[in-house]
Amino acid sequence: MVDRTRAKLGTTIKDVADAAGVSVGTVSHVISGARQVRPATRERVNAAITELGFRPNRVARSLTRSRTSTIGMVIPDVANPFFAQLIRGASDALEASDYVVVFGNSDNLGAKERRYLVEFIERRVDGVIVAPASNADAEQIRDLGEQLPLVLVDRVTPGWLGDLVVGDDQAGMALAIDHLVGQGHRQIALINGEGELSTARERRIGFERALRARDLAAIAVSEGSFSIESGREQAITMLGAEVRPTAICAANDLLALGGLQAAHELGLSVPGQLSVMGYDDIAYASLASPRLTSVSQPGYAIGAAAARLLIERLRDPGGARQEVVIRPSLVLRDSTAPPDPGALGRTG
Amino acid sequence: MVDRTRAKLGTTIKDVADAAGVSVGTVSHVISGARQVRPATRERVNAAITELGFRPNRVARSLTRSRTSTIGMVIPDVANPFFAQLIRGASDALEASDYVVVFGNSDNLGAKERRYLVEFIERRVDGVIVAPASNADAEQIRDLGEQLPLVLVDRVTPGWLGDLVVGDDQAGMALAIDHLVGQGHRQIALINGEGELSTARERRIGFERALRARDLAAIAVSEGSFSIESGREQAITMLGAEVRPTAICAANDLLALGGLQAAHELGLSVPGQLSVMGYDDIAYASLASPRLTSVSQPGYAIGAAAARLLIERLRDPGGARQEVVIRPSLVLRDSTAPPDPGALGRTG
DNA sequence: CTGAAAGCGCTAACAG
DNA sequence: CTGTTAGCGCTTTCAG
Repeated sequence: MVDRTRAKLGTTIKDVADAAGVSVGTVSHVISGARQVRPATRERVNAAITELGFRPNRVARSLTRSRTSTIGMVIPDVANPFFAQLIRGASDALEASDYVVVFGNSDNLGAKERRYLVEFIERRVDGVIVAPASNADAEQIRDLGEQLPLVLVDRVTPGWLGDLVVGDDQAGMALAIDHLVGQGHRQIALINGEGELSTARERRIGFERALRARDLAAIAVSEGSFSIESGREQAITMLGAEVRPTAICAANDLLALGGLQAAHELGLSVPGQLSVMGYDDIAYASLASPRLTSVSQPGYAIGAAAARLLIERLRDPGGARQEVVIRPSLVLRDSTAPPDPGALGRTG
Repeated sequence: MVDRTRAKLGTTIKDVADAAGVSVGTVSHVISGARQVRPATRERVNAAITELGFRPNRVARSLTRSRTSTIGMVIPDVANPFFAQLIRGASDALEASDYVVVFGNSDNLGAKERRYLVEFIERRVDGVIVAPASNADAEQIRDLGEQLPLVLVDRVTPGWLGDLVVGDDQAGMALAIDHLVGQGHRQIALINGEGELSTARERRIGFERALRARDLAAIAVSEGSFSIESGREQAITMLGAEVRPTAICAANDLLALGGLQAAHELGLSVPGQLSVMGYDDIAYASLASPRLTSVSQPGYAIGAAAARLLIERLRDPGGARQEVVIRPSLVLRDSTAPPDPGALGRTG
C-alpha cells in the first residue's frame, strides 16, 4: 500500500470533509478539539486526514483567529555567543508554549532594527523580544509596546516602561572591583562597548561607583564596541600609556578576550603582569588562556526569562509591568592575580 | 500635531480606501505597485496610509498569494558557533531577498527536527534549509523536498537527491593528514562526532584514506558527539592507552578544544608532547591556547550558499539540482608541531 | 485608470 | 452532535 501519511500541501479542509462525508466545520472541530464529535465520525475524519496527508494551513487559521503563534526577536547578532545563548534560551521557552520564533540581526544598527520591527508587525507576530541596538528608535519601541506585547532584554531604551529583563550591571561591576581591589590592585582601567548602550553605561557607572567606595579612582576608561577587536585596540592604547593599569576590567568577555590578545602581543604575562576581568562568562571564557575570570550573567537564563515574561503578558495583557533583574555572580579563574610588586611600588 | 506615522494595528485596507475615497483595489495597487495609479489618487492613498498608520497584514496577503516570504531553518543548535555562523550567513542572504527566517533547534534529535519540519509546512514557508540530525527521518526529508524547495546543508541524509551544500570532508581530512605527516607524525588518532552523521563518516573515511595513501594506518579512532566534553573524554581515553598518539586529529573544533583540555589535565604540553588538529576553524579556534591549527570550512559561507541555492530554486522550481561543495583550506597555527624525539623513538 | 466582487483556507457563531 | 455561513484582510480577475 502506498504511504499517504506524508504531508501533502494543497489539500484543504474541504477535501477532507468531502472524503469523510462531513462538513468542514466538523473537520475543523476534530482538529482543534474545540467541541465534541461523535467517535465514529472523528475516526472517519482522522482517517481522511492521514489518507490525504492533510496539513492544516496555519496562515488561514492565523487570519481568522488573528493570532499567529509566532514571536519576533531582534538581536544584534546571532553569531555573538552571548546572544546565541540568549536566543536559545528564549526559543526553548517559547517552543514549550508552541510559539515559533522569527528573528533578525540588527548588527546594532537602529535602521535594521526598525526594519525588522516593521516586518514583524506586518506579519502580525503575537509578541516581540528585542535587545535594542545602540541607536535604537526608542519612540518606535515605546509605540510598539503599546500595540502588542514587547519585552526588552539585556538593554533598555530611554523612557521604556514596559516589561524588561536585564542583568544587574552595577552589582556585577562591584563584584569585579571588589575582587580586583581585594587582590591588591589600585590601578584599574575599564574597557567598554558602545557608550550609548545601557549595559555599557551601567557597567561604567558601577565600575566608578565601586572604585569610589574604596576611595579609588579609575586609572583609565575607554569605550569602543563590544567586540574582540575593539578590546584589543583599547587595551593596546591603555597599555602603551605612561602609567599603565595593573588590571583591566572589561565590560564583556569579547573585550576581555581582545585584552588578552593585546597583552600577548605586547609580551605582558597574564595574570603575572596584568590582570584581566571579563563580563558575561560566555562559554569561551573558560577556554581562553589563561582561563578568564568573569562576572557571570547567563545569556540562556536571560533569554528564557524574557520568553516567560512575554508568555505571561500574552496570557494577561493587562497585568502589571514586570522587570526581572538577573543577579550576576563572580567566576574566579586564572586571568586575575595580585599585581606584581614592581607595579605596586609605582602606586605608593 | 499628533504623530500618526507609527504602526497602528487593526486598521485595514478598507479603512484606508474609505479615508482616501477610493476602492480597496486601488489601495492594494498603490501598495504593490502592480498597476498604474493616477498620481493624484496615489498621493491621497499614501496620505491616508501614513495618516492612519496603516501596516498591510501580511498573513492576509500570504493567504491570497499563497506564499509567505518566510524560510524555515532547522539546525542542531544556534548556540553552537559553527551553526550560529551558518544561520547568520543564510539569514543575511535571505534578508537581501526579502525573506524572513523562522528557525528551530533540533538538538540533533530526529524527533524535534521532524516536529519543526511539520510546523514549518503548516505555516507554509516558501522553502526550508536543514542541517539534518543524526537520526534524521530521511524519508520525511525526501518527501518534503518533493513538495517544496528544500536544501540540505552541511550534512546529507541517505538517498538525498536534491539541492545540497557541504564541505569537502575527505579533502579536508587529507589536508590535515598531509600536514601532520609532513611534520613527521606517524601515530595519528582521530576523535569524531556522531557516527551516523555524514560529516563524521566522510571525515573518518578521508582520514583513513589519506593515511593509507601514505602507507600509514590510524593508531586509534573513536567517536562520540561533536562537543567539547566528548572531545575531552575521547582524548583522555586515547592518551591513557598503552601506545599513545603523537597527534590527535579532531573532526571538529569543539572536539579539538576538548582535546586541548584533556592534554592540559594530563599535563601534556601542546604541541610539544602532543599535536592537536581542529576542523571548521570557528572563531574561537584562534583564541584557544595554543591557538588551534584547523581545517577551515566557513559556516557563514556555507549558510549563505545554501540560501542562494534556495533562492534560485524558488525562482526556478524546475531547474537542475545543484550541489555546491565548499573547498576546505588549512589554517596553520600553534597546536601542531613535529613530534618530540622520545615519542618518535617509540615509533621506529 | 478605477471599481466590484470572487475567492485564499480556516474558524466560529448560529441554527438545527 | 453536525451542517451552514459569514467573515478574517488582502489580491486579482473582470468589467467598465
